[in-house]
This record gives sequence, C-alpha cells and structure tokens, in this order.
Amino acid sequence: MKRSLDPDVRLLSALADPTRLAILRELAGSGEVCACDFGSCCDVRQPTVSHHLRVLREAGVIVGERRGTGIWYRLAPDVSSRLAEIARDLVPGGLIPAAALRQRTTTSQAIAGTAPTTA
Amino acid sequence: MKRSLDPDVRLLSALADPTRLAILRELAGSGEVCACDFGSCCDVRQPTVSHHLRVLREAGVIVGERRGTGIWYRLAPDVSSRLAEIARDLVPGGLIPAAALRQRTTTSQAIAGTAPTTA
DNA sequence: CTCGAATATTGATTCTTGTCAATATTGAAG
DNA sequence: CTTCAATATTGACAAGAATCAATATTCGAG
Repeated sequence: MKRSLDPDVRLLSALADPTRLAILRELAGSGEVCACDFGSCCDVRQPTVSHHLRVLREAGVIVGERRGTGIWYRLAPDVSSRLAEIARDLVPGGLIPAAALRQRTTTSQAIAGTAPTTA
Repeated sequence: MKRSLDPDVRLLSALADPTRLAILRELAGSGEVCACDFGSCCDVRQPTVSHHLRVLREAGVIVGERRGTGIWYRLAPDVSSRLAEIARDLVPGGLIPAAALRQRTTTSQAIAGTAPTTA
C-alpha cells in the first residue's frame, strides 16, 4: 500500500476526474454553488455528488459552508496557485538546456505520442 | 464506459500518479533522460517504467527519441502551459465576486477539509 | 417533539489502474 | 545470421475508485 504522501499527487488526483472537474468549473464560473445544484452539471446521483464533494474537500480544493439546511461550496483560495506552481516546475529545459542540445549526435528518430503504434 | 474525452482530464490523469510525477520531475531537472535511467528514481521494475512512459507519451506529456539501442525522453514543450491554463481557469471569483460576498447573510459555519469528521 | 428537506454514510458492484514475471520485439555489433 | 542489450507487450492479479440504492444524519419549521 503506497497511499501517495506527495501533496501534489493528492491535488492532481483530486482534479483528475470528469465529474470533479465539472464541479470545479461550475464553482469557478459561479463563485458559490449549493450542493443541491451539482446534480444538473454532472450526470450523477446525489450520493455520488456528495462523495466527490468530500474528495475535493479533503484534498483542500473546495470549502463548504452551512447555510440553513443547505451547504454552499466555493473554491479554496490557493488551488489555482498550487496548480500553477506544479506547472512552473514542468517547464522543459528547466536546467542544462545547452548540454541537452549538444547531446544530439545519433539517429534521432522521433516517437509520436498519440497512438501505441499498434501495428 | 465513460472513457473521459476531456483533454484536461486526460492531462491531469497522466500527472496524477507518484511514479509518473517522479519521472516528469526527473525530466524537468535533467532535460533529457534515457529510459534505462528511470528505474533508480522510481522504485519500480522495467515493465512498469515502460508502461508509465507509454501513458505519458499517449497523453502528449513527453516525447521520445531513439538513439541507437536506447530511447531518450524529454518533456513535451506545451505541458507546462496547458497545465497553467487549467490553473488559470480555477481562480476563485472568476465571476461575480461582489455578488458572492453579498450572499453571506446566514449561519456561516465553516467546514474544514482535512478530515472526514469520522466521529 | 415531529416532520420534511438537504446532505452524508454504508454496503455492494463494477470498472479501472498499477504492478510484476515472462516473453516478444527492436537495433547494433560481431 | 547470431547474439546481446534496451524497450515493449502480454497476461494475471490486487488494490483503488466511481457509482448507485438504501438508510442515516442534520437542520429548520411548525
């Protein structure tokens, strides 16, 4: 059991789901949304919405607030910057850009990414 | 079978794994790495490394290039910006920031995210 | 306290994913 | 062509995740 301790992996895992990303986009667009209104944007039942909201909450991606019988959610303030920092760390040529270029002395046959080359 | 067609989900899913993130960080730090050298940074066997490299390749996150008997990988040039754009779309208060503030008229009992409140 | 609405939890099911051993493929060298 | 080194694929297995129906909890109203 590895249980990923890396906070970046935890954040990315929380975002890497179509239903949860739909929830987050709804939140980004509307600022605040009642939990009862997520059933429409994502095509899932209420317990499933509740489950995803919990995942997002525990990952620190959203924050909920009770108002009477309902609960209103909004994006956590630092989600965007946390993700942006991960993005910054993935800039190609973050180091030794010249050395990498000098290395190219052999065959150089590119390998595309779209297909497993299942032929 | 839903098979997420959303390219953002595909990208995030590719990044949301400790082994793959370790591979990407190695690439971000070294510019280019031979496939045979990933066994050290991630504690997995060769077929597993090969599998993760394939996932990253098919998600357009890395690019491989043959040199003799080995294959050298580097980060795809647009990964960082693609991720940064997702981050930008998750800025809180992307819309109606004032309206959201005006909404706060009731109980306002915050709900933390760290624990499932398993009591 | 009782009732109804909103949200959460439980348990079961199904699908997906990460991992490895074994084996195949590919390319360079002899 | 044969051999060796590097990478990829296959098949099997285990762990995890997403989903739902059923049920429990929580809160405000009356």
